[in-house]
Formats: sequence, C-alpha cells, structure tokens
Amino acid sequence: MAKANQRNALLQVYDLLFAEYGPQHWWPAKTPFEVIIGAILTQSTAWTNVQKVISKLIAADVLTPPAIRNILDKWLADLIYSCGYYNVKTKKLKAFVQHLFDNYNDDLDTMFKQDISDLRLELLSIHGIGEETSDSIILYAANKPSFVIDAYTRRIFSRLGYDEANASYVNFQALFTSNLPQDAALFNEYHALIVNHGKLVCKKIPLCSNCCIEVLCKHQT
DNA sequence: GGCCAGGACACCA
DNA sequence: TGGTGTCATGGC
Repeated sequence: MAKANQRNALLQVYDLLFAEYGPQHWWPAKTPFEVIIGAILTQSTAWTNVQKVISKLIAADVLTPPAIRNILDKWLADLIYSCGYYNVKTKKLKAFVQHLFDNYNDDLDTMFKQDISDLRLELLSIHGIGEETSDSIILYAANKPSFVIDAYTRRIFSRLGYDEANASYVNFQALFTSNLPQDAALFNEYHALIVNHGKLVCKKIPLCSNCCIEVLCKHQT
C-alpha cells in the first residue's frame, strides 16, 4: 500500500473507532507511578483483576516507590495475588522501584526528562519490562508519543489485512509511528480505542457499528 | 471444566 | 534468531 494511502487508512480506522466509542480518557490511573504499577500488573492479565489489586495497594498505603521497595516480598505477593503470576510480578515491581531509587532517588520526573529512545532503552533494561510495557509507560506515564502494540492491535490490524501485524514488535510499531503525527494525545487515544474495541469484540458484545471494522476489511482486501 | 486476559523471561536448538 | 515452556488468578 502506498505511503499516503497507508496514512489515510490508519487515520480512517482511528476516526471510525473514535466516532463509535468517543474519548477513552486513558490511562485509568491517578498518578504516573500508578500507571507503571498497573502496566506491570496487567501483563497477560485482565484489567478487572488489576483494578482490584490497585485498590488493595491504595488501601494498604503502599502505592508509592519507597513503600513498594520496603515491603516484604511475601506481603507484596499477597497483595497482588488476584493478578496472577504474583511471585513473578513481585520481582518485577521490586526491580522497577529499586532502579528508580538507585538512579533517580525515586523521582520519576527526572527519569522522564530523557528523549524517548533513551528512556525506552533504559526501561527495557529493567527486569520485567518488555516492549509493550515500556511503551505503555512512555505514553501513559511520561506522556510522550510511543505507540503501544498489544495483542488487540495485532488482532485487529491483522483482520484489516496488514501484513505488518505479523512482523516483529518494532516493525509493526513503525507502521504507526512512520505514518501518524508524533502526537502523544493521538497515540494515547488510538491505543485506548483499539483496546476498548478489542475487549467488546472479544466478549462478543454486539456492536451496531462493529461493522465499521468489517467495512474497512472489505475496503482493504 | 476449558479458555482467555492490555507479557516477559529463561532456556534450547 | 525464533520457538517453547513457565508463571497463575479470575471471569465467562
């Protein structure tokens, strides 16, 4: 597909999703640190489970870097139990807050002052933070334009006939970053809309214009 | 009871 | 470099 057509098609998908669902107001968190904790906890886990755990962490007054750093592994594992993979995720949460303390004295703002590529590399070097989680943190916690590729994105754009959906994470991400304006608000809304649509389709909830995607499929193929 | 959910890592060929 | 097993609860 020609570059201009690709750009127009991506914007058309965005417009249809936005017209259908409206603004999503993502990420559902009150602070950048809460975004990061949620991004780690939601790995391969339904968001409803994460919400319960976030509430528990707030109730226990441990949703801060020093509190997560100092709490015993066993207690943290108990608190995040409902998310699944609680032993693995305990290590991941601990690894992040330790990194934040060692390098920035718990100051996220300083960490986020880097440009996107440096920040992404640094996040990827932390245990438990892969490509999707790092992009989620950059976009939703640091408010910088880094497009998030997740299972929903691949599924939907694969259905739309994009071969890039089967490519590596970075190559698929380039489809969006090379065709869309580098706008954090746009990337934020686009990914949120994709996830919202994906969830509804996944739950087989009938959508009056679920057909918007079906129509696009016919146009693309 | 089976399947899947807003992944990442360790290990192996 | 790519494929596979593992981590695990909760909702439908």
